[in-house]
Amino acid sequence: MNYWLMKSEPDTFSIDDLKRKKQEAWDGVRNYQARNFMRDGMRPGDKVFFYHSNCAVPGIVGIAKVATEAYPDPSQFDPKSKYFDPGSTRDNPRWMLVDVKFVKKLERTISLKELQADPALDGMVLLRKGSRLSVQPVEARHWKHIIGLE
DNA sequence: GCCAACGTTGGC
DNA sequence: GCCAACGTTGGC
Repeated sequence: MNYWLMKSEPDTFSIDDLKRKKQEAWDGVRNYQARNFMRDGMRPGDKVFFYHSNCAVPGIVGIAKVATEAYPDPSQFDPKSKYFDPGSTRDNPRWMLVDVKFVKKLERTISLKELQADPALDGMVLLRKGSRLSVQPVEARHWKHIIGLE
């Protein structure tokens, strides 16, 4: 089993939204590296940190799990969607996604600030300078350490 | 709202 | 293939 971290802007889709909907297709990822992690790395049952970005207190707010194998992101074919990609075809879809299932909301937000200050988390992709990846792997040792912080 | 870092596009 | 211009991400 692998561990992951997925970013979402709470104004767009928050941990509370996932809690209410229980499961959600993680659409709109338009970065090849992030796509590759979903397509090639994720398997149903993998665990995911749900991260709030671009907000007052960015940080890890919950836990989810991968619910499906990767499949084509429907929004790429929808001309009305802001994620529409005219360069992608149904025969050869460019963008893939997985469904993500709610597991729990953390008792508290484990803030980016707190993660940055923790020497045990040195090397985390999230903490690398300039890192903008919205879907990224988490090492097992980092996962276990962060779980212990809640 | 600012801006640094990064990714993509397209002319050459 | 290079690289300038542009668009996006996301912390602050």
